Amino acid sequence: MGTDKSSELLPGTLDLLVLKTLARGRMHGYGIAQHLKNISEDVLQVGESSLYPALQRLLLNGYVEAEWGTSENNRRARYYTLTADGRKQLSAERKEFDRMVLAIQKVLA
Amino acid sequence: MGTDKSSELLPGTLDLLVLKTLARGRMHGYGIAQHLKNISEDVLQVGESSLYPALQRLLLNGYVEAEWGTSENNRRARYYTLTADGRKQLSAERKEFDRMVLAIQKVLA
DNA sequence: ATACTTCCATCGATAGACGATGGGAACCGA
DNA sequence: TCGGTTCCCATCGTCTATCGATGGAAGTAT
Repeated sequence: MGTDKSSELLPGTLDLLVLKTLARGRMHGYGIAQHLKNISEDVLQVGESSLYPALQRLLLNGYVEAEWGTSENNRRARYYTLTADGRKQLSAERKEFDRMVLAIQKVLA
Repeated sequence: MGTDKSSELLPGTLDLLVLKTLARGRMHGYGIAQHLKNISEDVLQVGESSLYPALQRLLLNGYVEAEWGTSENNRRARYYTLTADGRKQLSAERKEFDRMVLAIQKVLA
């Protein structure tokens, strides 16, 4: 029973979510996951094994930068910051997402 | 260069789109692709190499049934029909999709 | 005849999400 | 002071899905 696989994320939207979160300011990985969970009222549950690869992707593409620091709780943490390219990418991905959702909703209507 | 990869589909939504399309009535694969393209005004471009595997999945899960017939254009065509289980699945996937989109939009807001 | 459209289908590559796992440092209660 | 919990990092292996390339057959129009 329980063929329910309902993933905790819409595939293909993770980068967008992370970029948007970082647009609010510099943040560490754990914080990003918390923020997404909180603001979505527990709907968006980003596992760490999804999040860190995503951050690596974004780093590689130059959409974010990283530096080590200390968290509010006095822990060693890696802080990520959105770059100029990241901002452009965010805008593009958002536009594309809206386009897709709109199209899908036409089908579902 | 064009690093633009913008796929023609939101990953994870294809089954939903196909199920919804079939809810309108029995249809063959090619017709499903056409319908999605038309109704979405060319935004949703389902390649055949995405569509047919999807239909196989749906068949295997018992969400659709298939039978051979002849198309409006007098061609050999395989017609797909939504089953009762398919209807339930459509409802569930739709609900889940709405839930996700709503959550994402809270993040993007 | 031949070119185009309709309709089927598979294969291999690629990418992305996820469960499991591992580690280390700080804090907290008993 | 010691054990548990929270915080924060990260990787590996698996699985699933999308997609480009490819191939075929049958009808239709020129």
